[in-house]
Amino acid sequence: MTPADKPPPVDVGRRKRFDARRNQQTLLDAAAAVFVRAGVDAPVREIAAEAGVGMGTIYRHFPTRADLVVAVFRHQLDALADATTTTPAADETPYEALRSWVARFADFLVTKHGLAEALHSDQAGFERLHAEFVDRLLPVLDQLLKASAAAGRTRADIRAYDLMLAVGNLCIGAETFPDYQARRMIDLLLAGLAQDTPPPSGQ
Amino acid sequence: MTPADKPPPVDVGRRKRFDARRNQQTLLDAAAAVFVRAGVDAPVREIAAEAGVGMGTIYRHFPTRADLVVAVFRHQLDALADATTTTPAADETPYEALRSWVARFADFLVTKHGLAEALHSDQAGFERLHAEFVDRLLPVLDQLLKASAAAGRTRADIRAYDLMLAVGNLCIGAETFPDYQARRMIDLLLAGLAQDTPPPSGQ
DNA sequence: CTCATATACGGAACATCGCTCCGATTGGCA
DNA sequence: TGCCAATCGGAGCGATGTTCCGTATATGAG
Repeated sequence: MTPADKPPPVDVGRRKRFDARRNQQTLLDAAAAVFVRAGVDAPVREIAAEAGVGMGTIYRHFPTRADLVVAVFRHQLDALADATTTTPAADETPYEALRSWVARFADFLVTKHGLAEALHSDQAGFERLHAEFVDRLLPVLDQLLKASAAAGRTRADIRAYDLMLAVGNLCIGAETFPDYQARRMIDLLLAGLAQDTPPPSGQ
Repeated sequence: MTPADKPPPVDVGRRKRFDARRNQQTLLDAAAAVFVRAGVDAPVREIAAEAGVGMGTIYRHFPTRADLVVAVFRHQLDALADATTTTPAADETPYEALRSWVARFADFLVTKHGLAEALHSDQAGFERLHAEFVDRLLPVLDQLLKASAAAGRTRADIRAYDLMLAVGNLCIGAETFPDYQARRMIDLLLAGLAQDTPPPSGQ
């Protein structure tokens, strides 16, 4: 093995002690379980207890609470980010694609207790969570939005960033206040986004 | 004085010691000042320090943080609640009245640092804040909404409660994330609320 | 197999919250 | 003036996120 064979360009975590990698996975599983039953605001101590490790172990693997949250939901984030690639535009119009993606995004946020709230919290450390979501999902939504606008189906003067935060915001309180129908309000927002004008060039 | 002369039906606070009433006002002023410069999440201790009183004094007058917040903003809440009475429908259509009230509501939330966030927080004690807002403002919004729907200008299948929480939610992050244009998204929501159908009987 | 050491672990400790409690203080009345 | 209940002040409690450091252990060399 020449030294150039494996010059760690990014230390992905392969070069760690065995128990370290095992504990990292244990922590992810424990955190996922606790998040489901106690929300993403669950105390760090509770996650540590669930995983059967000490506080120090958590903070070595995930420097801040937000990092742990991001790590737990990363694969679901990936799924949302791959959406366009997976279903570019088979049998649905760009507008329908936009709608269904937003619906999946909303489902994701509503399902995870307190995720939507945390996303917009100004609590120290949670900007990371916000940034992660924006980085991963904004390009996808932007593409969907532009496609729909290009088809003349939706307004072209709405920025993906605003829409993404708005949808995220509308999900807040969906479970705290059972009477609040977040999805209905998201539909209302999307209705406002739609244009009466049929495709300008197509007709 | 017959015992029936002043049987405190509701002790409005007139029957208190002088220093007590003075401190209550001092606290309201101090809290208002601190809220402006540090947001509604400012530590209670900081408000106590600003007012130059001890912790006990705060909690005697306002049993919980949320009560203090409510008290500070009560007169602004009153102004929003009186809106319809003040301006029933002079020179504007019911839809315009609805739009301008929502705009004032949004301005109120955006201006106060963190108020929108606090409104939807599931933190213990903040349900009071939520309840106060709903109790005071829901009737007003409901009336505006029904009037606009009756004029055929807006959809009739949207509940005032949902709309109120939605508008409140859309205000979240307006100052935490400077790029986010909350008012634009509120306009989008209201656009979705509007109906294409012109006033069926009026025109 | 033994041992040395870098690595990872555990949990006590710290700072910061909201909120409670109780002894000290003081306003208001006879 | 003097009493007493109402009020005040701030130490204290429990919870939380995060840091620190002494201890335990995985792992590669001999």
